[in-house]
Amino acid sequence: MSTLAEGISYYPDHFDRPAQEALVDAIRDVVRVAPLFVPVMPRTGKPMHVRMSNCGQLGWVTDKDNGYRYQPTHPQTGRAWPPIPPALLQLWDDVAGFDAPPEACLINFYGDSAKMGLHQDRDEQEFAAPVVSVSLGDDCLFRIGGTERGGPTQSMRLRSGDVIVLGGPSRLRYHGVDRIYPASSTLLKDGGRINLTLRRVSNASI
DNA sequence: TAGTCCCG
DNA sequence: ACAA
Repeated sequence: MSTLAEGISYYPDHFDRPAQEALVDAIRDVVRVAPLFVPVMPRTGKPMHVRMSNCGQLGWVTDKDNGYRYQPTHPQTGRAWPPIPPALLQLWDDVAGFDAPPEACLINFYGDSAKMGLHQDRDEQEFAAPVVSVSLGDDCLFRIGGTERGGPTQSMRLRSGDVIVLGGPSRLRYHGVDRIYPASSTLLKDGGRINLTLRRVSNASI
């Protein structure tokens, strides 16, 4: 583990290849029940570049009318999200430093040309809990800034199996994905990148 | 403002 | 910077 800044822990290659393959298998099982959908932005209705699903008691969703939110069911099927795979609950125990378990695991799939603009993860009630992020598949250029728009940013290449934790004073830092490096990994047969984001949504105490 | 466009 |  290396500390990139106060509250940012970076675990390069935390998951070895067999563990990555097992995670992909687990996510495939999730997506069979909770199919990937294209999220759209509030008000404008503009589609995001990623395709998305969730597992856990709550999932992050967005649409034109109701905006960003967490809800217990898939927006298209109405079914409950599948449970978070045990390996990811174990990861949280290993790196989060937070007693209560994660409630949401957002699954973002990036195609070759997908990007994600700088944003804050701020739709949770519990900012004391960190955000834990897992990269699988193709490399990406990840960018992280400060807690306000327009500040200086830093870029780094994230690789398959990497884990990054944003907590403490870095919990609300802006971050995004500027580009995918197509065919940089052989993990996913059809290419692309999967990002898994574990979050605590509700307040852990009382 | 989790996107897109345009400029230096 | 945008425009809801």
